Amino acid sequence: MGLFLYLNSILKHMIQELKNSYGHLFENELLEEINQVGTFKEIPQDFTLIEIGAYIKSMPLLISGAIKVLREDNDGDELLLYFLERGDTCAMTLSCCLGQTKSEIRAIAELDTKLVMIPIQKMEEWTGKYRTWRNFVFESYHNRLMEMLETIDNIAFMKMDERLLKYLNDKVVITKQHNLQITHQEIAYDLHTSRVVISRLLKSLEKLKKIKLHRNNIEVL
Amino acid sequence: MGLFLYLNSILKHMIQELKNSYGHLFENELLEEINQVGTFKEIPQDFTLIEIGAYIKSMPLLISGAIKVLREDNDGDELLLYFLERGDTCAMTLSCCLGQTKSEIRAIAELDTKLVMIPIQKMEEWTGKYRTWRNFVFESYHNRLMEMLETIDNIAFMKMDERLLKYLNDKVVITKQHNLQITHQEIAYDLHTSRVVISRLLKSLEKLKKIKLHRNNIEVL
DNA sequence: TAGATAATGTAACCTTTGTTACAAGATATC
DNA sequence: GATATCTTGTAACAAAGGTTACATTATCTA
Repeated sequence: MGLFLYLNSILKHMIQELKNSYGHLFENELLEEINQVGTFKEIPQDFTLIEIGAYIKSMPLLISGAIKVLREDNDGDELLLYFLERGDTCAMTLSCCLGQTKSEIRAIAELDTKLVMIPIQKMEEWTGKYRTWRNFVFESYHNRLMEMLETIDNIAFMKMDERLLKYLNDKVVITKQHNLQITHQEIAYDLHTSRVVISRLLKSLEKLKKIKLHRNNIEVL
Repeated sequence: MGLFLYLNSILKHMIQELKNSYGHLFENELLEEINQVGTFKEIPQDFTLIEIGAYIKSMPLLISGAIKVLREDNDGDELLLYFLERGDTCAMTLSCCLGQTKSEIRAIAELDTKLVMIPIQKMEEWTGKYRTWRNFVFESYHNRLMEMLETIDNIAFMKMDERLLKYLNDKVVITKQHNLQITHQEIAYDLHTSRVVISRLLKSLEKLKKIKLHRNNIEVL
């Protein structure tokens, strides 16, 4: 297959992916514009998309996969905020774009992920031009505020054992797998606690028949 | 003074207040529209503006005073999220308006407060019509996301004594007073802990010469 | 296959936070 | 002024979570 045909097939592919994920939200004209200016990217698992303090010049539209969004304090301690999935965009990124400020969060691919990057100038233009885009942006902000509220509920009102169980269940939903490939230390980072605490609580969850523990692997029952 | 002149003076008053608080953001045409459709309200301290679960039909633009925004869990336990001040609007309210959903938060006047209520239909119209309004709405979302991040930092990364001191300092800024009229129990509600814990920590802050304790009154040094 | 490395299990102990109980002072109300 | 209510102080104890230390097991690598 020649280069032209190959590139052509990628582009056809991209507009099809866009229509699958965003066709119900945007009119063809806007999808076409996204297709023109957007850059299609495939991100491997565990790749860092956005680092804290980085300046943001484009915003992602998720096609498939999942991204986890983390907060970090001055001592380098982490806390998982929420996951993004297909049809989501990163409201923090939007926020940073508009304010011309540095990123307050870190974004890491939780799974192999496909997305389209949109230059921020377009995003300004489209909020004036397309009502559907405006609604999408507002809805993204809304969803993110709700996720942040949920995160606050978790850390303010729930004990660590409940948070842990919720974390495992969320992982099952995101990865669509009941067998989670994860170490106790990784969980401890996400929940901002120590490995020993997680091991202790996992053991007690196992005794309650909620999970089964294996090396590098937790089976959620 | 006749009724006409009296009402006239209120209206003149409102457009002046609007210009003072929002003149640097909005063009005269928009200020005039706000003046036409908005309702000026004076809210006494401690009045509940929005209850959890309530449907929202208008959004507030703060002219003066302050509003505290609270989250509550299923057991009725509270947690202070953040304060709103002059020039702010409630992004949660925006969010609820657009999504046609119930309020996820409670809003209570922290001080005597003046504000203008805008019907939500207008807010939709203006996002298409006025770029300045759109930017204001985006910036509100941005600010609220940042406040939520700060709240998450507080509860995830700080110990109760640090949170308490920060709380007192924030109160000083909001009320513009170093003498806070507040009981230990009220602080405990806002920080979602018990009165005994707050009394204990306040005592230790007093020993560190950071505050002075009186009945119904805390002096921040 | 020996040794290194990573992951997990667990005990012992400490700190922080939450709970219960009660005393005492301040203020309001009758 | 007597009594009730509100607010604060404090002790004693319990529970949750964090820390240190070390053993054990699995996996990787030379």
